[in-house]
Amino acid sequence: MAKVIDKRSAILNTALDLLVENGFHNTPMSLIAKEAGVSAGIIYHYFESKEELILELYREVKQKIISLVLEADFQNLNGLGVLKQVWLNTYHYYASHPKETLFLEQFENSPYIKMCLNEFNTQLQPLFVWTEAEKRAGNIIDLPIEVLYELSIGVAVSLAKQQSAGIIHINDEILDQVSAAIFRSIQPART
Amino acid sequence: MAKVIDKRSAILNTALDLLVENGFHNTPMSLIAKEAGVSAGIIYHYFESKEELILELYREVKQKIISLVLEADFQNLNGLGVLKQVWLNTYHYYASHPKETLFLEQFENSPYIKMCLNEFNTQLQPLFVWTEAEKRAGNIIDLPIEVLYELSIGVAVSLAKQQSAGIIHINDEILDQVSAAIFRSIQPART
Amino acid sequence: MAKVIDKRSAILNTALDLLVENGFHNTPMSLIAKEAGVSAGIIYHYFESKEELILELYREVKQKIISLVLEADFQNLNGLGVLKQVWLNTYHYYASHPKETLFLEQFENSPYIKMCLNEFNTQLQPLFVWTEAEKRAGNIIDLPIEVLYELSIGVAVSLAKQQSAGIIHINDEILDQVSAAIFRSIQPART
Amino acid sequence: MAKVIDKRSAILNTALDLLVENGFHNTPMSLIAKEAGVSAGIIYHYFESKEELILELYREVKQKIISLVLEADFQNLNGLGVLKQVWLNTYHYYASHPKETLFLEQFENSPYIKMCLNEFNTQLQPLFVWTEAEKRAGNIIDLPIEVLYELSIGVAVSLAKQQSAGIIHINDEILDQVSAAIFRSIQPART
DNA sequence: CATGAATGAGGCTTCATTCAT
DNA sequence: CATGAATGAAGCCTCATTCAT
Repeated sequence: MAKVIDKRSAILNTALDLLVENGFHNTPMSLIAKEAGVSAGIIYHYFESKEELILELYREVKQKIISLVLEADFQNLNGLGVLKQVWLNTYHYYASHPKETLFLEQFENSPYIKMCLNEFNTQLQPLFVWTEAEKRAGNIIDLPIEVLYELSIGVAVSLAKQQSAGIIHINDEILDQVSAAIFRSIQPART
Repeated sequence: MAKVIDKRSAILNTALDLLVENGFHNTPMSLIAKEAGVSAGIIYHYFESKEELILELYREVKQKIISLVLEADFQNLNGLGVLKQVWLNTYHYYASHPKETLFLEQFENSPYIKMCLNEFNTQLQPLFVWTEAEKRAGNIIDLPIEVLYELSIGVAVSLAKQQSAGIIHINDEILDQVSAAIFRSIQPART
Repeated sequence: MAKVIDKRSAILNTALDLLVENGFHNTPMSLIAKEAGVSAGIIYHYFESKEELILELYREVKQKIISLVLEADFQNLNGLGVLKQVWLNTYHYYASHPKETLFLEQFENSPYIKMCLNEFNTQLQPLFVWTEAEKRAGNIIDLPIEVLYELSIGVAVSLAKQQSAGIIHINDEILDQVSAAIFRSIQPART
Repeated sequence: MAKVIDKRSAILNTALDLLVENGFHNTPMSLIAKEAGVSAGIIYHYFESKEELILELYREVKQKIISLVLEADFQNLNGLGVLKQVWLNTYHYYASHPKETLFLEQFENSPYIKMCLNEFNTQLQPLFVWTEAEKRAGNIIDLPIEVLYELSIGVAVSLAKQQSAGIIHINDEILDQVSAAIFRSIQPART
C-alpha cells in the first residue's frame, strides 16, 4: 500500500519536473517512466492516459495550493485581515514553489484548462463570502469579486512568478510596500 | 510580390486561429496548410520550421501590441498621464483581441519563450524612463519598475483576459473605478 | 532474449537484401519493416536511425569478412603462405557472398564511409606485420603496404565481384593462374 | 547557342561537384540550380529528370575518360606497348581527376549502373582486339580478357583512387615499380 | 502488480517536378 | 527561354498505448 502511494507519487513528481522542463508535448510517457524508475506500462495502472495524468497532477497541485492559501483564521480575523493573510500565503507559496507555479501557468494557459474550469470554485467560496461581507461593510470598494481578485491575489501570483523566475528580487520591505499598495487600491479612497 | 505577402499572411492568420483553438501541439502543419488554403510544402518557403513559424507569429503579434500600447503623447502628458494612457491602451487592446491574447499567454508560458526573452525590452525603454522620472518626482511610490509594472499594466492584461474570455463583464464605469484603484495603489498615500 | 536477437537480425538481413537491390535511398524504412515482418516503429528500438542501421550493418558485414579472411595459420605458414591463404579466403568470401559484396562496394563508395574510416585497421595489423617482415626478408618487393594490398588482395576482391555478378566465370584452373600471376607480381623479379 | 552550352555545362559541372560531395540523394535539384546560378525550372529544359541528368553526367565523364585513356599509338606500338600506354593513361587520368573518379565509383556501385551497362564496350574493342592478338602471340598469359583487365587496368584505377584520396603517395619511382610488377604478372613466367 | 517490446497512426519535413508569369 | 513559387507524395521518426510474459 505504501509502495503504491510511493510509485504513484514518484510518477507525479517526475511528471511535474519533466513537464515544466520540456513542456507537455516534449515529455514522452516513456521518459516519465524512466526518470521515475518505473516501467512504461505501469503508469497506466495509476492513470488512464497521459491526459488524465496531467489533469490529476493539476488537481493535486491546485488542491494543495488552495488548502495552504486559505489557511487563515477566518474566525478571529476581520475580512480585510483574512484577505491580507491569504494574499501573503499566496505570494509565499508561489514564490517558494517555482515548478508548481510554472506548471500551473502552463496548464491554465493551455486547452487542457477547459476540462476542469471552475472545479475549485467551491473551495474558494469562504473567501468570496468574506469579501462580499467586507464590501457591504464599506471596507472594500464595490467591484465584482473577480476584479478584486485580480487586483489583489492576481498580483501576488504575478509577483511571485517573477520572483521565482529570478526576474526581480523582492525582499520583506518591498513586500510590505506592495501589500500596502494593494490594499490601498481596494479600499475606498479616504475623503 | 503582393501574393507572397498574402500567402505568408494567410498562413500566419490561420496559424493564430488554430494554435489558439487547439494548442501548439495539437495543430499539425498540414491542418494549418489546409485551412489557409495552401499546400503543406509551401509553408516551408516562408518559415524554416513549425517552431520558426510560431516564433515569427509571436514576434508579429507582440510587435503590434507594443506599438499600439505605447501610442501615447509622451510630449504633452506628464508621466502619470502617460501611464494612464498606456494602461488603457493595454486593456483595450487585449480585451478586443482575444485570440492574440490567448496566443501570447500560451506562448509566454511555454518553453518557447526562452528563445526570445527580452527581445522587446528596448521598445519598452521610453515607458520605463518616464516612470523612473515620476518616481524621482515623488508622484509614484519607490518600487522596482517590474513591481510597478505588475501592479498596473499587469492587472490591465489580467482583467482584459478575463473580460475577453467572458468570465467577467467590465463596463466603462468599472473600468474607471479599476483604473482609479490602480493609480491609488502606485501613488504615495496621502498623509 | 533470443527473440530480441532474432528480430534485430531479421531487420539487418532484410536491410541487406533491400539495400543491395534498391540502393540506400530507394529503400524506405517502412519497406524494411514490412519485409522483415515487423512494425515500422520497432526498428528504432534497435537502431537509432536509418543511418545507424546502415552503419551497423556495415560493421557486422565487415567484421565477419575480416574474421574469415584472416583465418590463416599465422604460426605455421611463412609470410607468403599467409598472404596466399588470405588472398584465397578473400576471393572465396566475396565470390560466394554477392549481396555482402555489393553492399560493401556501395557503402564504401558513399559519403557514409567517412563515418567509420579506419575503424577496422587494427584487425588488419597482423597481416601488415607479416607482410613487412617478408619485405625485409626480400620475399616481397619493397612497395608501400597499401600498394601491395591493391596488387594482391584488391585484385581478389575485384575478380570476386565480377564473378559473383556473373560477368566472368572463374574456375579453379583460372584461379590458380591468377593467383600465380599475382604472386609473380609482388615477388622480386628473378635475375 | 554558346550560352546554351554554357548553361548546360554549368549544370553538369555543378552537379559533379555536389553529387560527389553529398551523394546522389543528398543533392537536391534546387541546390544544383542555385550553385549553378540558374533557376530550378531550367534544368528540365536540358535534362528530362534528375536521373537523366545523372546518367548524362556519367556518360560524359566516362566518354572523356575512355577517349583519353585509349589515346595510344595503336599503329606503332606492339600490344604490350599499347597496354603499357593505356595503363599509364588510366592511372594519370584518375589520379588527377579525383571528383570524376569518386563520381564514377559512386555511380558504378549504385543501382543506376544497370541502366547503361556495356554502353561503352564497343569503344574498348580495339584494346581487346590487340590484347587477344598478344595472347595468341604468347606475350600475355592466356586468361579471360576481363581477368587480365582487372590484373592490369583495374589496379591502375584502384591505385589512382587511393592516391587522389590522399591515402597513399605514389611517386614516379613507385609507379615504375608497380607498372613493372603488373606486367610481370600478365606475362608468361620466364622459364 | 510489473515489465518493456511491439504496434501503427500521425507528425514534420524534403524535394522532384510543374506551370503561370 | 527563364523564373521560382507552388504542389503533394513520400520519407523518417516519435510516442501514446497495449499486451504477452
